[in-house]
Amino acid sequence: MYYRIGEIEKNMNVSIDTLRYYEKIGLICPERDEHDRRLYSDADVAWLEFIFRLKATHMPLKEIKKYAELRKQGDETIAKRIDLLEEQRTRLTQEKKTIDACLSYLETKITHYKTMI
Amino acid sequence: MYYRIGEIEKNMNVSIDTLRYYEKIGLICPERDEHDRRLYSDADVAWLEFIFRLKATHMPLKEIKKYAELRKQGDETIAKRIDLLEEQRTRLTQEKKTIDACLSYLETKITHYKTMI
DNA sequence: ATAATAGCTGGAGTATAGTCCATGTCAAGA
DNA sequence: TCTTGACATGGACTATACTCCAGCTATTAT
Repeated sequence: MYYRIGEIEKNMNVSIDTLRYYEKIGLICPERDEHDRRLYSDADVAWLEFIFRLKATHMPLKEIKKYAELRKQGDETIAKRIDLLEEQRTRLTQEKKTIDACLSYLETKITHYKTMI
Repeated sequence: MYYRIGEIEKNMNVSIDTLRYYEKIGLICPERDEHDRRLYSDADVAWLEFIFRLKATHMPLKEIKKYAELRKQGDETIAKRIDLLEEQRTRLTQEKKTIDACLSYLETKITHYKTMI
């Protein structure tokens, strides 16, 4: 199945401008129909979902792009992609620790403030 | 104790430019000595530590500034500050869930790629 | 006395990630 | 046929968070 940019916008909650921007920086390259309109495949949709997941965890587009470049080069880059994914896993594990540290700091502060009122 | 901007830079691993920028946007207002040089108090240092903790969890400076404004207004704003801190606690709890979702997505992808090589 | 060091200000410049706009094409319905 | 809607492009603009620079003052070391 193929989807036009307006459908992607509606179904994936992302603006047309953002989709075109991602294409401009080389994150995604949808096909085109005979009138040059973008056609996003199911694979493109899956890739977009992945991008949004990475973005939701604050991965910069530059990093995501590294992964995109490897995808474009085909199956010989699978090992490198695993490396990137494992790095990201490490970062996220670290990020959880940072959040936990902040949470316990917040607890302390909230408790302290509550004694003041 | 008071610290000059260069000491803060070294000890808190933050650039002088960033410290001046934070002052410009009203996040922190250190005292000045007779030559107009910034003097950061222990309270300022504690506040900077708090800022960095919030920043480490991706809170935008605008949000941090809301809290800064309440601090400036004194003890009548404690209840409001508790509200902000509790909101942030909620966000961070949510963020951990997002990270966990991304982590399990990464696991799946890594496992899948490993079957391919 | 001079030079290096540390600080000041105002303002310009940068990177990231979009967002908006003018203008134009194409297809389908009234 | 004409208008509406969906899409296209190129380029300007925006917000966030710094970062850098020119030009100045004050303190400290030699």
